[in-house]
Amino acid sequence: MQDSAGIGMAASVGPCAGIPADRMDFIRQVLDRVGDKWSMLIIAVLEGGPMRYTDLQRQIPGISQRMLTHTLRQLTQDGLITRTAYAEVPPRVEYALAPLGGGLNEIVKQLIGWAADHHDDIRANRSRAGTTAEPSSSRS
Amino acid sequence: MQDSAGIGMAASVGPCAGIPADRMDFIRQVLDRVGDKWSMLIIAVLEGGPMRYTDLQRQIPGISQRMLTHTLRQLTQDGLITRTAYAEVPPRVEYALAPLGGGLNEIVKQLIGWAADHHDDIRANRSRAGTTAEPSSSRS
DNA sequence: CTGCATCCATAATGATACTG
DNA sequence: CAGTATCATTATGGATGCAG
Repeated sequence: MQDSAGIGMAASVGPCAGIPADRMDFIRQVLDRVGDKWSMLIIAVLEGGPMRYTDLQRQIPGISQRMLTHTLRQLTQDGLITRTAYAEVPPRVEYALAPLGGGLNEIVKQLIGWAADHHDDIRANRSRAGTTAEPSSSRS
Repeated sequence: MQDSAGIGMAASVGPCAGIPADRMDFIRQVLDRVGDKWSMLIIAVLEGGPMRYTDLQRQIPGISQRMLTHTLRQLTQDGLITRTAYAEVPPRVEYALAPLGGGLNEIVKQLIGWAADHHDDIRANRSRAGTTAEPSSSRS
């Protein structure tokens, strides 16, 4: 169901509080896909070029074969990455960024850049852990 | 992990393949924080201005109180958003973007923009569900 | 080598009822 | 209104075995 007309309507949203329901709709859909721990990580790792299954497993410490396989299949189905299987012995399978995933990678790179700039701040803030802004009263 | 087949190319994982371990380190840390479904969504929703607890719950369909509370607390601890509690009756608590979260919001907005442009493509690709790229003749 | 299937343990999350 | 507490469901990780 193409909501291209709906996007046009939602595009003119002002600075009012809240996001139109239709916009919230596909935001949710996208975050459901790439909003997990592994998807963006795989996208980021694949920026360096095509990679084999075991290479990815080695590049991403902590990921289980279950999740690696699952996430790779999901990203492939979504057209974000390509899976190229060579009928050889031993089998060789290479995963690479698809054009669509390349576009997403641009966003991911910015996220990583932002992380590099502010992860210190985040860690510092997290140490305070409990600092609640108080408006006027002294007790909350 | 023996590269006995002697394919050769995969073994020499040099500079092109992947991300340095130290960089991978904080990428993981950041994605562990904002890489979940709800964090970025809350950041995006908060762009419109300060919001109360129930407003957020209303703006984000499908989120449970548990996750809303948990994510809000986490974002607050990380310094991405601010929590302002007014000692009134009835109680009123407003959440707003902190400067740090505002910077992240810029990334999130781009992600949303990307989503708006390509969510159709993703859905189309997902429908195919099984299209495996075939080795285009010349490789290796 | 590249996966997939399964059992099990542990988180993460959702749903509901309840409290200050 | 703004949360907390508890339970049920799901997601994920770990290990193992198996198949193409």
